[in-house]
Amino acid sequence: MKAVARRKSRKSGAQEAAVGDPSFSQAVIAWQKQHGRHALPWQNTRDAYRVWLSEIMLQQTQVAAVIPYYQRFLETFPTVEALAAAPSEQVMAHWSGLGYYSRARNLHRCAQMVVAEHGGRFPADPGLLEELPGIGRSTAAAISAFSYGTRAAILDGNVKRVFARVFGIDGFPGEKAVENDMWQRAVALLPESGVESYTQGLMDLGATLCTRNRPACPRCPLASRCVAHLTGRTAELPVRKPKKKVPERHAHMFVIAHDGAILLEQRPPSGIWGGLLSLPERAKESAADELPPDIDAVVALHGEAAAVTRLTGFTHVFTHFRLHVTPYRIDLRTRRHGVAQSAQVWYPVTELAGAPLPAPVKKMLLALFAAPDLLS
DNA sequence: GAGCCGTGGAA
DNA sequence: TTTCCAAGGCT
Repeated sequence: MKAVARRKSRKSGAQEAAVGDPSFSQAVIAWQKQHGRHALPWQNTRDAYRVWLSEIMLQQTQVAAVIPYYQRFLETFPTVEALAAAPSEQVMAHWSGLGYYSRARNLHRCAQMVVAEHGGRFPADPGLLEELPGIGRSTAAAISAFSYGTRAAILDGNVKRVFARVFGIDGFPGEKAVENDMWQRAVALLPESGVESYTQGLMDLGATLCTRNRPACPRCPLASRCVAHLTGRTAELPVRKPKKKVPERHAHMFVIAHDGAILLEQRPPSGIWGGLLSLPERAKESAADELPPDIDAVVALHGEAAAVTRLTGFTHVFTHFRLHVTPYRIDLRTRRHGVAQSAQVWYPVTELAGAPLPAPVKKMLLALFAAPDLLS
């Protein structure tokens, strides 16, 4: 079911055909035969069970971490029938420590489906493989190519990195449009023969030369045609995952002024601006709320307001959120004494420059009180 | 499309 | 110490 829907959308999504280039695959194949990896535990076999097992284990997992797990699995479950017949607790126990445990559950289910529905033999058709649990488009292609020599394209993290650099692809590979573009290239660049060496070569290039940092371009067979290498952009490509949007917070701040002094509050010892003095503030829900809801109560506590002025707002950027501040200036006609709480202090505006204030608050206040005659 | 899933290595 | 992310797939 899943594979049917996915194949359908795949076709309709392909607009421009990527350009094939036989010299690309030939360069990869020639390099793989001489400099690629040939002795990994799951290589030098066309046993689809072993290929499948390795491909599932290698999803989002590095080779070095997989090797001991792969060998233990094969010893305990030498065939797909043995794995299918094993109790799930035993399968999970053998997976324990590898992470992404849904892979293990899908692995077990997949083995049982291969036995029950395919006579214990993994299908050669990538489309059929993709219908099995835990096998997506790329993994299906890898299993089919390595086990049966099928001309199918993979697109894993290695290939994405190589493509992004060689073709100078500027978008984030996790983005749908960029990924579609890469899939088209992957298909178009497939060699007429020798997919096993080609597929392994792409992975080996990405894993051993075209690494995330400090790629070994001088040893790369694609360097002469690599956009990133030729333009000095290997450090920028592939485009990194965009940072998560930081939350937006909004607050009112009150500049309550009387007789050359303003009311400041000591902030809690921990948290943002911990221990500093700052303006009395109230959180608000959104930028749209322009009227401070409890302004009357704030003012009434300290005196009688003569004038209320909305000041120019500012935004301060923290590491984990952005604070949009809407400040109000409230000039008091009369000031009620003795009501300031222990954490509050009336501060002479002439001493603000030396006050322990947050930088954006100090900046605003100094600008505000640069002309003393504005004070009431 | 976004969030989620696990662990270990590297900078 | 944090941050990133590695042979992806599923919901």
